[in-house]
Amino acid sequence: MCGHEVLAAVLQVRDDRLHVLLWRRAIDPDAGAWSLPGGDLAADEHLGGSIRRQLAEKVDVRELAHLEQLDSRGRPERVPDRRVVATSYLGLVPVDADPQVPDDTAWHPTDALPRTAFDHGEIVRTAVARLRSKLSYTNLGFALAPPEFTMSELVKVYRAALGHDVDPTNLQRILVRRGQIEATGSTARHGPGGGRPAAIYRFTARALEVTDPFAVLGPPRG
Amino acid sequence: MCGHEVLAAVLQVRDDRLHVLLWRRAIDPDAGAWSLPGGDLAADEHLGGSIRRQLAEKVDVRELAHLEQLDSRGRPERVPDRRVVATSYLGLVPVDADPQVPDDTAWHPTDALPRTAFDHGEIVRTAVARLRSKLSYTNLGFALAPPEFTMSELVKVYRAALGHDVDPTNLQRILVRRGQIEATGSTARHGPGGGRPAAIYRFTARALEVTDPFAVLGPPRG
DNA sequence: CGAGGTTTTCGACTACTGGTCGATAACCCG
DNA sequence: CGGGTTATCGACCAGTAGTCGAAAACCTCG
Repeated sequence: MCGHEVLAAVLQVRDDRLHVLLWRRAIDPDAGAWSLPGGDLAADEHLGGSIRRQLAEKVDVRELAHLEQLDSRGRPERVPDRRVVATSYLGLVPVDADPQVPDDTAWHPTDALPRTAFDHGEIVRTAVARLRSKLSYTNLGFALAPPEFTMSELVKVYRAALGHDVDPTNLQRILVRRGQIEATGSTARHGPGGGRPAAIYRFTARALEVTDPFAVLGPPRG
Repeated sequence: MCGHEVLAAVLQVRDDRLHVLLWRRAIDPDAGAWSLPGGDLAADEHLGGSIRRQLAEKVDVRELAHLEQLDSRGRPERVPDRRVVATSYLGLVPVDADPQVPDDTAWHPTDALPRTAFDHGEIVRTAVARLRSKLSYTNLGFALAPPEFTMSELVKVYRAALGHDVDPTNLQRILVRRGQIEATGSTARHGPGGGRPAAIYRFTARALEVTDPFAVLGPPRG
C-alpha cells in the first residue's frame, strides 16, 4: 500500500520567459496530461540521489546548476488508484544551456501551464515561488545566468524569473555590494548601431549562499 | 520494504531557554536514546493529519499554536534494520502553556541536547534554524508568546528563541510598525519596588503572515 | 509629601540599503 | 566630427534598523 516518489520542477529562462520541463503521460491515469519528471524511489536510494537518477533520463544532469528539496505531499487521493507520497525538488538550468530532451518532454512557460497531471501544477507554482523569494536574499541567480554576462543580459534573466521589471542600475549595485558578482575586466562588443560596450561580469560563487540571514532583529553587531 | 514516518520537533520557551519535547525510546534500536514524537503514516492519512494524530498522544494539540513542514529525509541507513522515509515538522507551543506530557517524555534545552536517536538531533537543529529565521521576517512570534504580554516579557521570549540579546526599544518599534502587535490599552502592575507600569500588547493575528516578501529587487512601486 | 530607586517608554541620531532619475561615458555610423 | 545608441555613474530620497540618553510613571522609605 505504501509508495514514495520523487518529482522535480526543472526551471530555465528560455526566450525571456521562465519555463518548466514537463513530460507527456502516455498511460493512465491521466494519460495525455503533462507531468513532472521523476518516479518511484528505489530500495537503496536516498531522496536526492533518486531525483538525480530519474532526471538523468530526461536532462543531462551536468546542466543542472542547482537542486534543492521543496516539500512533500501525501494526500491519499493525490494520485488515483495508488497511495504514494511525493517529495518534490526544484532544479535550475542556466539560460545558455540547451539540454537534449526526449521526444515526449517539452519546455512550457510557467505563466501558461497546460493541463497537468495530479498535483503537479501546484508543485510548479511552489517551485516558482521558492525561486522568486530566494533570488532576493541568496545568490541563486548563478544557477540561471550564463558563466559570464553583461548587466543587460542578467537583467533579462531576472525579469523573466521574477515576472516583473528590474532596474539595471539597482541590480548591479545590489549584487556587487553583496559580493555576488564581480567584473571580469573585459567588455562586450555590440552589433551594428553601436553603443557603449558593456562590462562583463561573473558570479563569484557557484553554490548557494544566503545573504546575511536577515539583519532584522539581528544580534548586536559591536 | 517501504515505510513512511512523520516526526515533529515541538519547541517552547521554558525558563528563558528554548526547549524541545523528546521521548525516551524503550525498545531497540537505539533504546534509551531520546527521540522525536511521531510514528508511521497510516494508510488513509495525509502527512499533516498524521503528525497531528501522533502528537495528540503526547501533547494537547490545542496548545500547538503553529505547525509547519520542515523537510524529508530518506537515507537508506538513517534507521537501522528498516527502510523508512521521514517527513519532519516544526511545532510551536506558547510560553504560558504547560501541557501535560506522559512520563516517558520531557523537555530538553535545544542548546544542550542529550544523546538522540537516529538523525533526530539534526532535525531539531533544522527546526531551530527555521524558527530563528522566520522570527525575523514573519509574525511567528505569536506562536511563542502568551495571548497578552508586556514588552519585557516578549523580549525574554525572543531572546530565548533567537539565542542572542534583543533590544526592547527596537523590537517594539519594528513589530508595531509592521502591524504585528498592538497595545491593548491596559497596563501591568509591578511587584514590590515599583517602576513604570508596562503597556500590555497582543499579536494582531494568530496565523502565519510574511512581512512583505522582501522588498529587495521588488517590482516598481509606482 | 518629596527624594531616590526602578522600570518602561520615547525621541533623536546614525548607518545602511534600495528605488529613481538625470548626467556622463564610450562606442558606432555616416 | 556630430548625432544616435547603449551602458554606467553619481546624487538624491525614502524606509528601516541599531544605539543611547532623556523623560515618564510608578514604588518605597524617610
